Amino acid sequence: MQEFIQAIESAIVEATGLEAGSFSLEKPRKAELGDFAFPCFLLAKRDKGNPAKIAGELAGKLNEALDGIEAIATGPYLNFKVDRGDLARSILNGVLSAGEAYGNSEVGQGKTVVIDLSSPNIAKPMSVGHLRSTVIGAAIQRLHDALGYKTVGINHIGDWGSQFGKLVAAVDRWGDTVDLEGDPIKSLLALYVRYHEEEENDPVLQAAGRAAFQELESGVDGHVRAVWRKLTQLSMEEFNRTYARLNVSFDEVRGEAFYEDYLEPTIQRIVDAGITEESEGALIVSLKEFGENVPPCLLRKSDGTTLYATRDMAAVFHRYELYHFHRCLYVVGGDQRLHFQQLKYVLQRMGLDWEDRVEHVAFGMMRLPEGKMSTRKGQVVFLEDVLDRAAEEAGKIIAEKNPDLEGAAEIAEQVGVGAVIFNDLKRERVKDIEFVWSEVLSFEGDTGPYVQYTHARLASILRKSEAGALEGTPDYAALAESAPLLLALGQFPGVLEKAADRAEPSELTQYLLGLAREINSWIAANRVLGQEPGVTTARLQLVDAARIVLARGLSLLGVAAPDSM
RNA sequence: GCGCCCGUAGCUCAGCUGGAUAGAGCGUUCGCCUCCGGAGCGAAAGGUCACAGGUUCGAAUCCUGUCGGGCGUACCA
Repeated sequence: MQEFIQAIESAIVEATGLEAGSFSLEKPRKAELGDFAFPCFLLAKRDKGNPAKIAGELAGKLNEALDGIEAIATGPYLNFKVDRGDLARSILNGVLSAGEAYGNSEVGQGKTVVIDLSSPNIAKPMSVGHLRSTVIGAAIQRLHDALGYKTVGINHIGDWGSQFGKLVAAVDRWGDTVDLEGDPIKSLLALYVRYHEEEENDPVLQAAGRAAFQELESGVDGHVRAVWRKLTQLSMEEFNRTYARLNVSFDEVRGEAFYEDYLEPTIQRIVDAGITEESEGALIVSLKEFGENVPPCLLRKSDGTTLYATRDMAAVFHRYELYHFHRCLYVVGGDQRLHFQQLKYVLQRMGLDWEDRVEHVAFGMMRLPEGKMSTRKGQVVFLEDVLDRAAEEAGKIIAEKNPDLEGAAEIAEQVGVGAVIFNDLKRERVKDIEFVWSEVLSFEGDTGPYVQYTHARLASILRKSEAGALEGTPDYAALAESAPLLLALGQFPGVLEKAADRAEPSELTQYLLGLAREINSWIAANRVLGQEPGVTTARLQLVDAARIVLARGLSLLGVAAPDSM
């Protein structure tokens, strides 16, 4: 498809003297108008003329220059229509020869992208809120992989901080009242909740919590550390089960504890940069120069321990030194905007020119109809339950519509989990999501299962076709009416680039929904099997190409594409 | 108070580096399984693009202000 765009653009450059790259072609309002559009307003401004008249004159010139592409003036627009046979040949050959690699490119060659994703907290169950970071981050990583970047997905586990002192204190006090080994996460959650209920009126408990964290940070490998290690191990075992279901893996799983040995050197480095100061007993970096009300970045509390910001500073230095990243993406909720802004401000004050490669990929909150989720208040929906219920619903539908399906249980899991993932990636990531069961469990309309179903239908047609039908001589003219679908397939590579650049997986989900809609209409109107051999071959090629793009798109999102369901 | 994010159909959302009559899904109503999968297809109804100014030949899109919602605002993460 790129070849047509280039041909048109260079013909326009030739005919008008506009600079290449100073304009770009648009998609016509309606498919009947043409395949590509060039609005003539810019030219009208430059030449102080009437845009409609200019379009008319230009059409004449371009029709002489272009071969196999017709230029049609429609009012102030100049629309281009590629010869139907050429369009089908070019796009289908492009997709079919690349196969599963269609859409991949080399634009990221030699560049490294570090992605910080998921980052659950030890000792707390994963809620549907953690789903967002995991699923968005993993999709962004796969998109960059497809574009040739070297990617490093890091799961920055929340395994450090004062709450672990509290947790150790709670385990010490009440550990034998819960079943830590049998059901670790729920037990730890219960202890965590109990600690917060009782600490307010119990200074001894408060002191025990603080002391435990101080011991943890001091590096002493004693009782506190042993308990902490146990909690971490038990939690990770549970998390890994969920990651397996979501089909997500990480290149590095590094808790904040990993940066323990880097904390002092990091603080020293920032002190050496001459930008720190003492304030109210704490070590801070003032950020007043970025705004009167920008709060300072705290590196060390008055009691000597470090903070979240200290550990993130250590992590970003470590990552830069290790990878010299081209981008470092933090897939973290929008409620932490200020934190990442401060981190970037500190880097800026240090005069580090790679500061702008650090990006906070913020996403909206997941909330319940009754309000904000809160683990402590028990106002949460656990991810495991959502996945279970979705798979169960999918299983029921399969039992009803396709009772003889082989491997039904596995496919129910793929459809159920796929629905959950797709639903999360469907809208722009900055938007808050209200968690509504009926929406998550919906498998019709703009949903993952709709796209999966479309894929399965195409796979079914291919299965039923005669051997060799795909390799016959295609009659591409028979696809004259299929231009919108062909053009949609041609857009796929561009969609991947845009989605990766913007770190916005919804670019891809929205594209796939549109493509699936286009395909379903097309199937209803064009019978594939049992036509003239040339016609069947051409349509079968289109079916195969569409199937490839849907499968590839879904896999980039982390959603399975079963051949039947 | 201050800062940031969001505001498009009854609901959930596309469209936002300005361009042709603002598009989907859900829900509602009406059609379509002697024909490759009805988790589908076709059609109808539904909009002062929060409001008010401004920039422009042209604004849902850019700028300013107002309102509404969310998040954050130094020793939690």
